[in-house]
Amino acid sequence: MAYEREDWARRIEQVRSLRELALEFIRDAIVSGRFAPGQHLKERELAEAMGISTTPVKEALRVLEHIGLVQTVPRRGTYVSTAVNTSLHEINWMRAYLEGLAARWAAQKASDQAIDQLAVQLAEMRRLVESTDRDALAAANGRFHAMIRELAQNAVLASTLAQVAAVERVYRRRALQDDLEVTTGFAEHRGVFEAIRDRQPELAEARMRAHILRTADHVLLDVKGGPTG
Amino acid sequence: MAYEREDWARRIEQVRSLRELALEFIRDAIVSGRFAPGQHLKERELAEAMGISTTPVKEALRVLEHIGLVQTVPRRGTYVSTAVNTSLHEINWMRAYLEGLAARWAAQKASDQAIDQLAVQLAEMRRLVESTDRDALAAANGRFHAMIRELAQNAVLASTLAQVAAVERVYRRRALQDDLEVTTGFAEHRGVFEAIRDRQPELAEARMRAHILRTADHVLLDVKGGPTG
DNA sequence: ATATAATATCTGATATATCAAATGGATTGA
DNA sequence: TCAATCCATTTGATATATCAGATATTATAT
Repeated sequence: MAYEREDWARRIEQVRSLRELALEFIRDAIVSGRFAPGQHLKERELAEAMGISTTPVKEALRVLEHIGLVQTVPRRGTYVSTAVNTSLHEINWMRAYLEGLAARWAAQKASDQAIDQLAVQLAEMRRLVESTDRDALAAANGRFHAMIRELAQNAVLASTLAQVAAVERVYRRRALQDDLEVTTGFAEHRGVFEAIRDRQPELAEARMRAHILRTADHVLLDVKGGPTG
Repeated sequence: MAYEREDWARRIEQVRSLRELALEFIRDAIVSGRFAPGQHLKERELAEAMGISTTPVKEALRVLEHIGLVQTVPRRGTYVSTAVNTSLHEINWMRAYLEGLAARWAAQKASDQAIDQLAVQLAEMRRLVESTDRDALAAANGRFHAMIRELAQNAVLASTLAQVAAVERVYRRRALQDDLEVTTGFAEHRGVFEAIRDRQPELAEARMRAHILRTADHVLLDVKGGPTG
C-alpha cells in the first residue's frame, strides 16, 4: 500500500495529460504576453493550435479562470484578464500572504532533520550567488520556497501556492539580472531560514512576506519600465 | 458599452450553466459529508445522478481539484480529499489571511460613500442580531464580508475568496446556533468596520483575520464534537 | 443613407462515441 | 491454498457530433 502511494505520487509528477499541457501552454502564453489582455480565447482555435480536441482545453480554461488569469462570460467565451499585469500584482500579494503562512507553519512543524536539509539548500544557494549561473540560482531559490511549502505540511496551501508560483516563474528569473537583487534576495532567504530554524513563526512569516513583496515590486517595476530583460 | 458590461455582470449572476450546477452539487455533497473522504467520484455516476453528461462534470472536478477538496490521480480518477476536515481547516486559515488582506485594501481604497453603505449593512446586521432569524443574519454577515471583498477592488482576490467562502457557507450557519457566537461575531464585525472607516489598514487586517480564525475554531470544534446543529 | 429585420456563420455548451489504462474476477499452475 | 496470468468490465481521457445562443452580414424598407 505504501508502495502504491509512492507510485501515485510519482505518476502525478510524470504523466502529463493533454489537459496539463493545455494548461501550461495557455498559462505561459498569457503570462509571457503572447496572448494579449482582453483577447478572446476560442476553444476550437486553441485546440487546433495544439493539435488536440476541445475537451482538455475546456478543462484548462476552467482552472485558469479559477486562478484568475482569464474571465469567462457565460455563452460568450473566455477572455484573457483585461489587466493581466494588475492580476499578476494581485496574485503576488496573495502569494506573499500565503507563503508567509507557510513559513509560519514551517517554523512550527518542521522536524530538525528537515531544517538541516533546508540549511543544505541554503548553502547551495550561497554557492550559486557567487557563481554567474543565474538560471541555476533561480531554480535553487524556487526549490527553497518549495521546501518551505512542503514543511508547512498543508496540502491545500501547497497546491494553491504551487499554482501561484507557476505564474510567477516567468518573472522570477528576470529579477535576478540585477546583482543587488541577488545579494539582497539571498540575505532575505537566510533571514527566513534562521527564523524557521529558531522556531519563530511570527518572524518567519513577516520575513517571508516582506521578501516576496519587495521582490515583486522590483520585478513589476522592471516590467513597467520596459524591456530590460 | 457601459450598458453591455452591466448586462454581462448580470448574466454571470443569472445564467447557471450545467457546469456550475455540477460544481455546487459536488461541492456541497463533499462539504456536508454526503460524499465521504476518500470516496471515488466517478464521472459517469455523477453525470447520471444529475441527469447530465460527463463534460460539465469533468470541468467541475477540475475546479474542485484546484480548490483542494478533491485529488486527482492520472488515469485513476478523482477522489474526495482524504482529510476533508483538515482541508477545510487549512482552507479557512487561507481564507483568514486573504480576507485580512481584503480588509486592509478596503481600508485603503474604499470611498466614503462605500463606507456609508457598509455602515448601512452593519446596521441591518445589528437589527438581525436582535431577531431570531438566524438564516437572515447568516446571509447578512455573508453580504458584509462580500462587500469588503469588493471594496478591496481586487478581482483575483475577490474571485478566490468567493470560492473559498462557498466552501465555508455550509458551516457558517451552524456557528450561529450559539447566542454567544452571535453577539461576539457582531462585535467583531463592528470592529472590522470601524478600522476600515478610520482608515487603519493594519488594524482592519488583524481584526478580520482574528475574527475568521476564531469563528472557524468555534465551528470546527463543534463539528468534531458531534452533531450539535 | 440609415436603421431595422432576416439570415448565415461562428462559437460556447453539452452530449455521445471511442480508446486505452486500470481494476476485478476467473482460471490455471505450483 | 496461494500466486500469477489472462480476460471481461469499468472508467478516465480524449475526440467528435450536436444544439443553441451570439455575432456578423446582407437585404430591405423608410
